[in-house]
Parts: sequence; C-alpha cells; structure tokens
Amino acid sequence: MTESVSPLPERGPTGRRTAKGSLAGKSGNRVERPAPLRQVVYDALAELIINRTLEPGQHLVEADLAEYLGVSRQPVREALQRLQSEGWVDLRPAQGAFVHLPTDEEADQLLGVRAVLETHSARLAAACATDEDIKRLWELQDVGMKALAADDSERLVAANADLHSYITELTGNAVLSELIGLVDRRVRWYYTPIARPRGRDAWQEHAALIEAIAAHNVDKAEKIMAQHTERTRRAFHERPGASE
Amino acid sequence: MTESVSPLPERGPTGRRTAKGSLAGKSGNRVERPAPLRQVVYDALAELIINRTLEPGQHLVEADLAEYLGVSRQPVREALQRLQSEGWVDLRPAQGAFVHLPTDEEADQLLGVRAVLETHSARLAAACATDEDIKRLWELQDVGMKALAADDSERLVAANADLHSYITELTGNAVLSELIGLVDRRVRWYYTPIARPRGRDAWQEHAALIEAIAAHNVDKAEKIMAQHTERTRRAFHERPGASE
DNA sequence: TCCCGGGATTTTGCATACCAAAACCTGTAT
DNA sequence: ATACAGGTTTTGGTATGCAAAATCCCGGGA
Repeated sequence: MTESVSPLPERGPTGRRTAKGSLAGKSGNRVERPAPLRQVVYDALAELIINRTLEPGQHLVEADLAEYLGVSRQPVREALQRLQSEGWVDLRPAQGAFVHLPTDEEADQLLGVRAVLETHSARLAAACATDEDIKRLWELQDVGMKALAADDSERLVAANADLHSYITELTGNAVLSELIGLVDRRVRWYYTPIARPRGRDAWQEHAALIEAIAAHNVDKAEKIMAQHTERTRRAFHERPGASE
Repeated sequence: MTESVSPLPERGPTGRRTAKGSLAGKSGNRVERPAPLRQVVYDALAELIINRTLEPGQHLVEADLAEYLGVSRQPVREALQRLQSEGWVDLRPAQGAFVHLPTDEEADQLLGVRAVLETHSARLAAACATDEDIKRLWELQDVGMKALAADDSERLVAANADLHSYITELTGNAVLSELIGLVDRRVRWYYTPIARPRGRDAWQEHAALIEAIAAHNVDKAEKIMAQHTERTRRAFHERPGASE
C-alpha cells in the first residue's frame, strides 16, 4: 500500500446549485417530512429524563434503550451524544451514558446565565414588539393564570416556558433564542419542584413585564426581568430540601 | 407476536456503586486515555472549516470524509452532528451536511450575544480574581502585544481567544464558560478578517480591562468589556466588503 | 431555445452483524 | 478482610446491506 490518502473530491463551492427562480425566499409549506429517528429517540429520552423515569445517575445501556424503543443502537448512540452536548447525560469514555446528576452549584450557575440572557432578551423584546405580539403575550399570560388557578404544576411549568420562549423570539435574534432555549430547558428540569410555591408571585411579575414591553419601556422591562429571574434563583435556594 | 415492548431493565438508582473512600474528590491524575475517534474527526473537520479548506456552502459527503480521514462512516456522522449543534455545518435531512454559510445578520446576532455574555463575565471576573490570576492575565496580554508587533494575524486571533477565555474561567461559572466558549469559537471564525485593523485598539482596551479587574472594580470592568465588545461588533460592520 | 418529465445515480438513514479493548463483576485463595 | 484471576458486559468502531429520498442526466415536446 504505497498509495497515500486520496484528496477530497472537488464538488464546487456550493456543492449543489443554489435555489433560484420565483419561489426563492418564500416560506413555503414544506412537504411533511417524517422526523429522523435519532430526533424521535432524543425526544423520548429527554422526556424520560425530565419526568424522572430515568433517574439521575442511572446508567443508560445503549442496547437496552434500543430494544426498549424498538430501534437499533445507531440512533440511540446519536441521541445520547446530543443529550450529552445539552447537559442531560454524561458520557463517560468506555463506560457509556449516565443521566446527569445536577448539583446545586451547577443549577445556580445555570440560573445565573439564564438571568443574564433573559434580561437582555427582555430589553430587546421591549424595543421591537408589535401590537400583535403584545396580544399574544397576554394570551400566554392567560394560559398561565388558568394553570395557576387549576393548581396544575406541569401545565404551569409548560406555560412559563412558553411565555419566556415567546419573549425570546420577539427579539428577532435567532442565536439568542436558541441559546436561551438550551438553558431554559435545563432550568425547567430543576425548576419543577419550586414551580408551585413560586407560581403566584412569578405570574404577577410576568404581568408587569408584559406591561413594560407593551409600553416599549426597555429599561423597565430589563429591570423587571432581572428581578424576576433573580427571585426565581432565590426561590430555588430557599426550596425545601436545599442544602444550606 | 403478542409480546409487548420489554420494560427497561432495572439497574438501581446509580447504576454503578459510587466512588467513596479517601480518594473521593481528588483531582486525580487520570490514566492517559486515547481520544475517541469521533472527537478526533470533529477536531479535524472543525480545523478544515476554520482554515477554509472546506468552503462555506460546500457539500460534505460522509463516505468521502470517511475515506479521506481513513475511518468508517459512523464517527464521521457523529462528528457532523456535533458540528451541526455548534453551528459549523447545516445538516439537511436526507441531503447531508453543508458547511454553514454565515450571514451578516447571524454574525451580528452572535456578536450581540457574545457582548452580553462577556460583559457579565468581566463583572464576575473582577469580583473574584486573585493576584495570581492577574499575573496570568498580564502574561496573556504580553503574548498578544508580541503577536501584534509581529503582525501575525493568526497568533493575534489565538491570543485574543486565550485572553477572553481565561477571563471567563475566572468567573468560576462553568456553565457560563462553556457557553462563551461555544459562541466565541464561532465569533473567531468571522473575526479573523478584521483582526488586523482592530488589533491595536483592541489590545489597548484589554490593558484597561485587566487594570479594572486587578482593582476589583466590577462596574468599570463591566463597562470596559461592554465597550470593547461593542467596538468589535462595529468594526465587523465597517470591515472592507461588508454589505452596507 | 427552454421547459418538462422519467429513469439512472448518489447519498442518507437505519439495521444488522461482528470484533477488540476496556471496564466491571465474582469467586477464590491468601 | 484483601488481592488477584478469570469471565462477563458494554462500549467504540468496522463492514455491509438496503430502502427511501434527493439529485442528476438526458431526451422529447412546446
């Protein structure tokens, strides 16, 4: 074998020809595409982790998960790696995946980062929200108040996530939205146990926040969000069972 | 086949027994472990993308990359998926990977997020830096000044990344460091073309920043970092070839 | 000439099978 | 109890096959 490595085949700068013609740029109702299996597996595992079916620290064996989900090891491996990159599992070399054990310190750091990102997000949202956006915010607020009245913890957490998520989308900064999405989803995991006691205050703060955004008062929106996220953080530390 | 899906095997709450005894918590000189192949492939591809061997928009064919790197398709797939999650490539379903085409808008959004994170990072760093840390910061500053004098663009970008990265580590917030690491690495990709003109000013600002951190003046450190990152953003927009 | 359409080709996504190395577990001898 | 030796489990990687989807190519019709 004297042959050296073969060079990468030349495929041109764009690989394929670029889209052109009258349809370019249209949002387009894409044809329905079945989700890749690795994505389905990812969602399934994330759900199992969030609802504590898979307990923190538990060893996840690829073959078992594959059999359980009725797929081969490949999509399971790929899902596990993504779960690792997003902090849901730890992948120990030659040992496999373990459901991540969140420490108090880590949760605090995560809540700190979240506070920074959400605060900035509130400022941007206040700057550019339209009347339509405001209307939608009040609708989401209403969903949350209903969940609060029904004392439904799960729906409450979901509504909270929806509201925060919608605010981040208002910013028009896709990078920021995506990052907050990652952080918030993990925060949500830690947050569940304090959702109930924190609920009433939190949703009052939400109302004040929406008012500030509606008034395009960027400084006020920023300040309220900073307080709101800081209080959530404090609530986490004062939760029953927190290590003092 | 009347058998339903089998339940997940019970493996106990922790899967394995937890470490205990006198060695618990020690940092431990781990035995040398060869890097997983997927990691090697990831690094190799990231390098090829950063140095523009793989051009933005180019179609990356798994089989070709695998042959080029002398590995099978599996580690290549896994590396590509991680590259996607970090914004280096776009993975289009049933079409494969394409080197990400950064748009001006996206770069701006990224620089915006970076500004927020780095600003917060500077504040935390100023609050808790030790004398040792300060010494190290000045050393890194020195490396940058030398690269500036030598007019070595590549080393300049690297030194810049090192300095910023070290500041984020000072915060003691691992989540924040990791997030900034992700964002900064992408920023660095866009940043390279403006490193030279921005250089002299940037390193003067670095010096002022280190002084503020050394004085534990959190507000000043925050303000300087905010200005610093905002000016970098501005420099990007005023770069030669920017679409007005 | 330009557009359209159908078949050949390429590439992905996933399944299956297999293997070496590493880590783990267990039972035995000290 | 501790240490060791051998068997088992699990990962990480390779190779291969295949269906579905997307692309490409080419020839015919407007």
